[in-house]
Amino acid sequence: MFELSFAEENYLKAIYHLSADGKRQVNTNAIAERLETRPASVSDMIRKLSEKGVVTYVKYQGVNITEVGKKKALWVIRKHRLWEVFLVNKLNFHWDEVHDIAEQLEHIRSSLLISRLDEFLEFPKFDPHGDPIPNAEGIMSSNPMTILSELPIGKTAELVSMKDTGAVFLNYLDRTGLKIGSKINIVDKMEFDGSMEIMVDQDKTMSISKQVSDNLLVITE
Amino acid sequence: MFELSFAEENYLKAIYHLSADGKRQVNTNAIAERLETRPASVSDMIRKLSEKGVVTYVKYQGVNITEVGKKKALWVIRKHRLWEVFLVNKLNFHWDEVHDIAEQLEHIRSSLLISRLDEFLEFPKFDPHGDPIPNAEGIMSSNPMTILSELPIGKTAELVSMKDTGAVFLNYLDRTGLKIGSKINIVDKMEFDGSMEIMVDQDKTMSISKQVSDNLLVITE
DNA sequence: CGGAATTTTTAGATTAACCTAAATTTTTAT
DNA sequence: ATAAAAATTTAGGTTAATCTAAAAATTCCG
Repeated sequence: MFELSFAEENYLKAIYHLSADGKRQVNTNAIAERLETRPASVSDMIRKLSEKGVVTYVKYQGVNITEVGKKKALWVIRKHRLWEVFLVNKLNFHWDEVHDIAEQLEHIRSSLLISRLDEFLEFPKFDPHGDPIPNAEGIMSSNPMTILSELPIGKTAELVSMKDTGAVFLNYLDRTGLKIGSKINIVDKMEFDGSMEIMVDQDKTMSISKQVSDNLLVITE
Repeated sequence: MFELSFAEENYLKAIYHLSADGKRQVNTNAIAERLETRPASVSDMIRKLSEKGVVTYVKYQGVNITEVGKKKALWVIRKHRLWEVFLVNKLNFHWDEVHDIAEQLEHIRSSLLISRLDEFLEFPKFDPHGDPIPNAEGIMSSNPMTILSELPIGKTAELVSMKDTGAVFLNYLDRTGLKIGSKINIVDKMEFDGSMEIMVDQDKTMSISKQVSDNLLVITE
């Protein structure tokens, strides 16, 4: 397997994201804008990427990412998102502080490193922004997120994001120990006020109000 | 503060290591050999580094690293060694597998990341090879390492390296939970066979034979 | 439809980091 | 001390990734 330079990886990632929005053709200007480069630079790079077989390209008609290209892009995205989980869950960064550091870490080359990191983080499926993490084969969960308060008693779910991202709410969560990746088991629900009794990470139970469970986004397995 | 490119950081690190062996002048060929580049490339880069003030340089007479250069080099070395500790202590890499990955990680730019990592690793003073980790000011422990078996009852020491690095011994250590960075308190020593009772990380006590304590290199605080 | 506007590509430069080959300086050894 | 050997620098070139300016293709719309 050939290797891409940092710059090539960044272009490919941009093209992947721009084409993930349903659209097939990705245009030069869009790539240039996203990467803060000039369209002329994009033209050059696209030619190079198409020679490497990671995109197909007809002059003046935009780019399409190939299957090989998609796989490469997803591998970089996997690394990026796993490092974000590391930064937030282990180094106590806030989810909105981690992007720039992860942009650097995503280019580190070592698949063993990534599989060890994945294991260390306990195989998270979503990053701290709630975006799904591709697995080693490039497949990512397309499970829809649901609101915790809507689930019935007995369901097990994984916390993947918060609706309210204000400091007050996040601070509350900090104190409860609830965080992205926590496994939540719904032990009981109180009819009269909508509060629920949950078990977190098969470890400790707690009671949370409806106001809280309305703001927790989860996926069920 | 100006920033150095990855290549510049690598040159500076090489020059630092080559001049750390007591010698003042570092010669071009030595740098080229260490970095696996050609002497001509080294000449180019040295000119650039001296323009930036991180080395001083008289044509045909070798390089000297400046105080600013030393500080920059030590910062890269600090990052390298902290990442090595992370890889070994947290991701279960073996100490002889981590160099290449740390060579990449050492260039990640974020001092906040490094201070958080340092804290997460509980402020290690030595890397998995037993080399001292510079602190944020570029100062590193020059405490001599001693052999655990030579210390008296009551001493507290930090495990920094092993003399025997064979698989059998390392495997034994794995099972005891002893690892680089462990804090060892000498509770008792048995005269008749030289074995000792130790408390590890103020947590669990165990008995180790003289053969074992002869192979553990520690520093006392 | 056909010109104007927009998008994209090409042409030609620049910078960083390397290289080889040749020139120059220093060191070594007889 | 001086010629040969070794070390170092210079000269000139390459590649990757960028840029600006200009040319070419496509799209939009009156």
